[in-house]
Amino acid sequence: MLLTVALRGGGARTMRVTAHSNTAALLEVFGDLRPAEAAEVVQTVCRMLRLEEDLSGFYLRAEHDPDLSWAADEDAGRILRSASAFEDVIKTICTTNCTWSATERMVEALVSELGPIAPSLSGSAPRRAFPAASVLAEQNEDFYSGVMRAGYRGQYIRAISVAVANGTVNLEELTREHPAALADREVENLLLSLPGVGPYATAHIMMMLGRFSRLVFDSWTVPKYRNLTGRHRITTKGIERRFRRYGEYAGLAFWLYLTRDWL
DNA sequence: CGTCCAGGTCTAC
DNA sequence: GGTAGACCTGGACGC
Repeated sequence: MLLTVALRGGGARTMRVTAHSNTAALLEVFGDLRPAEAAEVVQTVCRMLRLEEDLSGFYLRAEHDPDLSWAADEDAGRILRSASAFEDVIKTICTTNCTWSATERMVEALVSELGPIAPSLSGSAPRRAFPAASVLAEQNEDFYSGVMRAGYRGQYIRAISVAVANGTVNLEELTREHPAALADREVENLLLSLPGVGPYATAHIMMMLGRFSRLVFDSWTVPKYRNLTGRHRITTKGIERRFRRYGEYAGLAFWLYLTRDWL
């Protein structure tokens, strides 16, 4: 696949990513790249593909579950995520209370209007990465309503971008592997305190942070679970009970159970 | 053309 | 603590 990632010093690079295994990939970057930038690109792609995520605890439990042993066999579960926690938070807000096509349109507007541009091979269209928080922070209401057409989400996105840009909130330190590793409950409370981020968005963002304890319940996952199991009256409490045996990996187990037919 | 609602959240009871 | 209404947008549907 083609990936375009931003560089800290400005600009961006596009690359072709070829899977070697579930934990290794080949990167062919278009355009020049200084050593420090190369390291940055590798780090970003590692995050996106979760090449270094340790899922052994999950596989240990999945082995004994006929519904999910396939995941252990295939070393599945490295759900693709964005280049940063900030990007995952903004994108998640863009999934709330709207259709998937609206989500795509809102994110596309952010990237095509504000994203840093990457040099491309001659003949191919220029590509952009997701814009930095500081860039989103300086946009006015006209951009969010008139260009992005985010509706009431605009003020949420702007407020979070300002908080991240001025250092009030540090989303990147919320990842499971970060040295300052907080407990899931602390991360949950912090995310819930963000404007526009409720229970659904919190559970989803935590999955993106490598924290799989919470199940993502929304108007797609719950009906999908009911259809797969034939248990049309089961509630979220019942679903949580079904996956409780997975402990800190309950959310991952639920998600893989729902999306097996995607593979 | 009006109503409903989609991979919800916030505010006000 | 639990729940009804409002909320931007736009596509799907019924009339």
